[in-house]
Amino acid sequence: MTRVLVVDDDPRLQRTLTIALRAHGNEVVTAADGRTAVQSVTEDAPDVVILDLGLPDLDGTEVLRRIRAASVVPVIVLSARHESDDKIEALDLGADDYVTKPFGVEELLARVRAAVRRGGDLGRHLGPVVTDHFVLDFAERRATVEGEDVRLTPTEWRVLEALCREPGHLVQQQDLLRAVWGPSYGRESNYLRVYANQLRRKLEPDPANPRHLLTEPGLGYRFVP
Amino acid sequence: MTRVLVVDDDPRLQRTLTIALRAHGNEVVTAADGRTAVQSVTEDAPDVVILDLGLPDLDGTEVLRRIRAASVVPVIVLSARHESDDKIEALDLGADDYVTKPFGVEELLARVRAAVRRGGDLGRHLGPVVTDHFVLDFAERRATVEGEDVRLTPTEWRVLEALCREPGHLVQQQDLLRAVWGPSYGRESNYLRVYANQLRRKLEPDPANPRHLLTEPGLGYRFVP
DNA sequence: CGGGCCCGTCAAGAACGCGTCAAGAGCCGT
DNA sequence: ACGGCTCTTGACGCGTTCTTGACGGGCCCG
Repeated sequence: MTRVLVVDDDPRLQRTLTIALRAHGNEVVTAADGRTAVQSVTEDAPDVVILDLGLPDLDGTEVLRRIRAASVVPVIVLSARHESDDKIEALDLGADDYVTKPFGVEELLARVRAAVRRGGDLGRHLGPVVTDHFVLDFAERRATVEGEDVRLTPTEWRVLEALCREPGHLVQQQDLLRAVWGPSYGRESNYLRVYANQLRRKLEPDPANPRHLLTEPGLGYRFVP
Repeated sequence: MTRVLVVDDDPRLQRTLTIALRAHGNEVVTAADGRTAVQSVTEDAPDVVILDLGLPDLDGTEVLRRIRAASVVPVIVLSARHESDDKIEALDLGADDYVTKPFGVEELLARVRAAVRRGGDLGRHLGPVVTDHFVLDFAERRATVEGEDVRLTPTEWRVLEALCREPGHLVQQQDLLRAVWGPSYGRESNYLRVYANQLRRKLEPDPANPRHLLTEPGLGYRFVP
């Protein structure tokens, strides 16, 4: 089941697209303005985004820029204009495809399929992460420490997932915050400290001397298997 | 061999579809009115239903509703009208696809294939599920707890079935809702909570401390034998 | 030695999700 | 038409999780 985010301020078009997409076995979430759209990208993790330029609150290219700042999800841009200027600009900003209105629904569906196929596995779950001390199975949401099942909260899972996507690499505080709490959380609050603490208590053999969930002072955190 | 139920009161169209479907290696059963159709869904367990709205005995949407009450089988709706109102209503009621007359037979065949593919093995019956405390026989619709027969309602069976298809695995709320209530139920309501509760009362040795039907907060449910 | 800065730790209130109950509607067979 | 059974829906309490503020300690720098 592929999840499609439809961003359009025209309720009729939104509805039409939603129905057509659902009829072809997709899951659909919608947004009517740019800010909601960006938020949905991070929170709902769609497999593909259909983005109408010309939203009420933000310039279309700005929305695209923000989506790209938050995710690499494929974006198909809709636009009323025929001029290729927009098209070029949109594609430069990272749109994956471009459809001008009016368009046939079938055409759009075909492009959605194509985009999803190309988009590959970024929305997909991580494989299990194994260390000498614990095992994390993201698909099943199962954590095992020394053979014992350990219960992790949803937010703890999201933090871990963001870290484990780049095993051994530094993840900056800002990126981590955005990945877990959404794009508007650029500024540090206690979040990371609290959850790093929590996770170390649950997973590390000696929480005071972490061996897997490491702090890079002033920068961010790093997960090493 | 996929089994297709064709519901149409026009004998000519019925005949045309039957021939076309058989020619492509399908098994075909037919119904000419709504009541027969609903009965056939439960008795013949088709892999997909082609349903013409505008039947003599029942309103089209009513037929669809009843089919949905009995099964999650994919339904492709046929309609003479072009107005999208009907279309929207049908899809909201859980139709999986919608074809307006006139249509090409090839197109319909393609949609049948697509629906079956999406539907996957949902129509197939599960083998019996046995735990130390109860036995579930899905084929016979018979549940036994400590040797005593227990009555489960149709919806309870469907919830159990969706869970038992992936024993030991997490089934997300959204997937569960869709599997039981149809494709248009993406959003959480009380459904799952109510039925999880009901099932635990009927099946679990200690409903307050479930051992088989487990909650994964914020995510979904998991059945462990 | 003193002062920031940043991180880890803790605790309390708010917000959320789940289990539970019960009332009402719809469908069925009698 | 009536009564029973399901399904649907809202309300409520409770436990868990999230959020937020406060405090202390280590480290670097002046």
